[in-house]
Amino acid sequence: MAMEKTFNAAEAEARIYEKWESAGAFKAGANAKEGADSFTIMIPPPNVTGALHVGHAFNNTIQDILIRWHRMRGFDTLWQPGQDHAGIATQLQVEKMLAATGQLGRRDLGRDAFLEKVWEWKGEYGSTIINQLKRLGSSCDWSRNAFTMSGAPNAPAGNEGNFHDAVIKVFVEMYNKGLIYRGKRLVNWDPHFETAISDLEVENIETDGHMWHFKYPLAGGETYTYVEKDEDGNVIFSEERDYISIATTRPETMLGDGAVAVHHDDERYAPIVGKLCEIPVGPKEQRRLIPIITDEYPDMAFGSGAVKITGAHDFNDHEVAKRGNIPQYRLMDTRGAMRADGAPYAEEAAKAAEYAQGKEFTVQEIDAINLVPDEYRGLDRFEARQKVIDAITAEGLAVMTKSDDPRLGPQPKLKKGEEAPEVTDVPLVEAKKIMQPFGDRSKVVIEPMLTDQWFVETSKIVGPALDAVRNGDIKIMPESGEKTYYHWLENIEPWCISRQLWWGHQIPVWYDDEGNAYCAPTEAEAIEQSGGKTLKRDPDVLDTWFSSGLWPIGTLGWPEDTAEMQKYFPTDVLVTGFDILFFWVARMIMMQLAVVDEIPFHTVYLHQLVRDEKGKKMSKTTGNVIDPLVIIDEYGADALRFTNASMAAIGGVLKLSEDRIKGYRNFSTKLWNASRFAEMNGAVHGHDGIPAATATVNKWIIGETARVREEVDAAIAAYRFNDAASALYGFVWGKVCDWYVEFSKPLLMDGADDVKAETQKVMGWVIDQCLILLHPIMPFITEELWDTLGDRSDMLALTDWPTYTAAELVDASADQEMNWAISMIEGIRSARAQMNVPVGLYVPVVMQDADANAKSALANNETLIKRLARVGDITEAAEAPKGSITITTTGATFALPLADIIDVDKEKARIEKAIGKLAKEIGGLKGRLNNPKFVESAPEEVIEESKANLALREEEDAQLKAALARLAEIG
RNA sequence: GGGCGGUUAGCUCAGCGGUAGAGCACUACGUUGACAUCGUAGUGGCCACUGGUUCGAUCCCAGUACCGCCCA
Repeated sequence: MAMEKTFNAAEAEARIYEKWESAGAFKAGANAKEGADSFTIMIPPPNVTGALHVGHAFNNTIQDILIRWHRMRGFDTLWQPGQDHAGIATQLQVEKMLAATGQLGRRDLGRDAFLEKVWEWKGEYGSTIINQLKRLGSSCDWSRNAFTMSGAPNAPAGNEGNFHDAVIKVFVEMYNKGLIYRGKRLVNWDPHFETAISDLEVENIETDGHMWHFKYPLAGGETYTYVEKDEDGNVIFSEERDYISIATTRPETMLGDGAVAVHHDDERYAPIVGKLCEIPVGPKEQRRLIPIITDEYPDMAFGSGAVKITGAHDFNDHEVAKRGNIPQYRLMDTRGAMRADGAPYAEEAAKAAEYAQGKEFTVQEIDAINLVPDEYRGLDRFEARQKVIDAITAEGLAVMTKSDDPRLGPQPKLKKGEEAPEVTDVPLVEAKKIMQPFGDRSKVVIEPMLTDQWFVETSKIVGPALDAVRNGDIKIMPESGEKTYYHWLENIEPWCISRQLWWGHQIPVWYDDEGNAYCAPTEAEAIEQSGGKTLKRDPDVLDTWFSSGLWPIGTLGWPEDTAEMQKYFPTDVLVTGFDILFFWVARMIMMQLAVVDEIPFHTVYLHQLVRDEKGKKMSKTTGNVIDPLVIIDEYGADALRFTNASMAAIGGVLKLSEDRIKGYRNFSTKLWNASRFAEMNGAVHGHDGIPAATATVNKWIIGETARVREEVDAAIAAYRFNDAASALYGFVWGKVCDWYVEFSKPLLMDGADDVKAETQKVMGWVIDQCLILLHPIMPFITEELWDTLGDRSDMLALTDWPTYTAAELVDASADQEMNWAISMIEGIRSARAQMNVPVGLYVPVVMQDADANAKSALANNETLIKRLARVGDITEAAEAPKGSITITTTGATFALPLADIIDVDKEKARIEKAIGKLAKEIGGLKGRLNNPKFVESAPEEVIEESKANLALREEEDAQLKAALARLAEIG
């Protein structure tokens, strides 16, 4: 049956994938040679809620290229797939589903029932992304698919596994070694999800904000002289004040102020350091007094130079408060509303006053105090802010300015004829860009909050992770990634690993009534530790990244000493996005070293975010999202994969354009049609091994094939996937299709039987090599052609990768001869086109001044040249006929006698242009060779190359000048 | 403000000491025995700028300008 004109990807892909899977082609160890080294890649586990986006498509293409390449080369290959339970994202998804389907919400269901819903959801939708990865052609060993919550208590059937045990075991061990501790710390609190989140999950976004200026009156009506001086020490402003001026972007936090701080060197406030001032908010009779202290933190040039210190709600203030032993009052509840617990304000304020006057306190005692005045209790934090501002302003304690003060922001534009409003006194509220923290998932403003959390003491485990990269055990690509890695790890903060969620690994710590903690793998063991007390488990779960930090060992069966651990660990390469270098890569390195004392992989290949063709981030709001599945539907997975490979320059920006994808779909079609041509001409696989060749074209293409094989291997080995792709593109299209197929036509159609048979064999082999070498990048179309073109013992996915070399297969004289023939054909075509010689006209050719090489090259390839350059009889003469077009080659000049057709002036212009170009090159080469310093210091081969180059140019120059002289005779 | 990176053909990008490449786009021609998802030919570049190192710099070094990304 004749082949179709194009590859029907939509029809074939699912069928081919099914064939691979049912043959077990992707199982660990498939096609492994006896005693082969292992090659392992752990997939960066996509979120169980995930759907395939272009980033996954890119990332998995790279992994699949590496995996298929190694598998074909006979390594014992494992691509370990799996998914991450993604605490917040999944909990959110399921809550949304509950709301949308009118079911009871999370809180109404309770923890156990809710988790049952999550598992149900996972069972129903959790394999979406797996099926999508299959559509991309990913050759993972799906029989080993892992999940970071496998084996958790109450996990339904089908979710057995070791991961939960591994996570719990690591927690307990680290706890016992003192690497994990609990404490009240300031963390990023997400008021929407009501959980702590990590620094890395906070996006700082510049937003339009305001800075309010308020007066904090000095206690007891004290006054001082406030003086401002210029650089030379001259007094430029002086006034008597009974207050200190404070600027803040968050007035609602004033309620929790513990002090006012000024810089040690700030002379303006020196007279009042150590005195008390009053927070200008709350009931008049219980105004709190706080001390004015000094610290290094306040910036004298910023605002008034004095800052309020709210240790429980700001990271900088927190540090100042710790240094100065300033109480840190928590003002908000878990939802970001003003606290409504505790005693009436008057009582709470009285307690705070005692501490302010020096009474000893503990963090817990301070935290128990609710300093929110009764009228603000229960309000949302932003509502409370407005009320605080209004109250202070009404009391006359806002710093005032004139209404035309530029700090207030742009004035409203006046309409024509409208008069400027009268200048009045208004409160100083600066319009200011402020960096505001947002939760990357919830999109709400993150609240720094003092809460009890669990931490990993990262400073104790970071050392080996730094060393592993510094000493080269782990290589991060591109190299700039290593710099970033050092920078982060050298300044690492404790890692907050507790989350106030339900979906996740619950922390294996139980408390007795006195609050003593017992850490153990099971409740029974914890009870035993406590001596039989009744215990209550810590409700928090572990940060998802804590469990995914154990991905390399967890997926291989650890803590059991499995055969897979023995064989595939440490793994080889991690391919992942730059954005999770800290989230995941660094933590995996730290954790693996801390737990099993081995590096998890030797190479980290980092890539950028995939953007749209203009370099913009893809986002639903911008509407520039490219859905890889839509692309696969339209152009086939191979086209998308080839595009991904060709974008994959190390460290490169990834801009995905549909035009490019289309271009590589066209490339697939080109390959398809070259194969179709081969099939039509009986040039299909029929033997093993490299065919023997006698014809020059055949010898030549075999050598070219060896060259590209070496290029592709070198490129993939160096993770230069773009180079591998472009080498293959250039070879298949530029060498095989453009030249070899064309050259082969006269041999296959009109050649003698032996030449025809030889060419069929060689072409069959060459096409097979194209399929093999392209397979890691374009698995579907190559597998389909492999099946169509021959009766094979194995699928292409399990075919051995070739090892022939250019040194063995390149025939120097065939190479030279074909290059000569190609340049002659190109020369004739170019001259013909420029001189408007009709395309269909077969022109006779006269050869002059031919040397032996040129003569034999012509004689050996005359048929091909005649056909491709569309020339008739080739004769030899001492002189070119008058009025002909001149073509130069190395070792011969050719004339196309076309006196009646050609325009002499046009031919002159063409030749003069060529001479001009040559003159420039000759000038440059001569200049260099005449420079004694060049001859002295340049390497021998460069000098030789320049000389040879010069000789060639001068030969051509002479040929062209002779042609010009002949034209002058008639012109 | 700190860190990292970029600036090469109209566009998207390779190249990174020996005088510039690809794909796309563009122009002209084309029903040549696989392919119009194609063929043939062609146009197009002071390789951001200024200095330095070198026989020689798009490539190495220093600075300038502009543009990204990450962290404050």
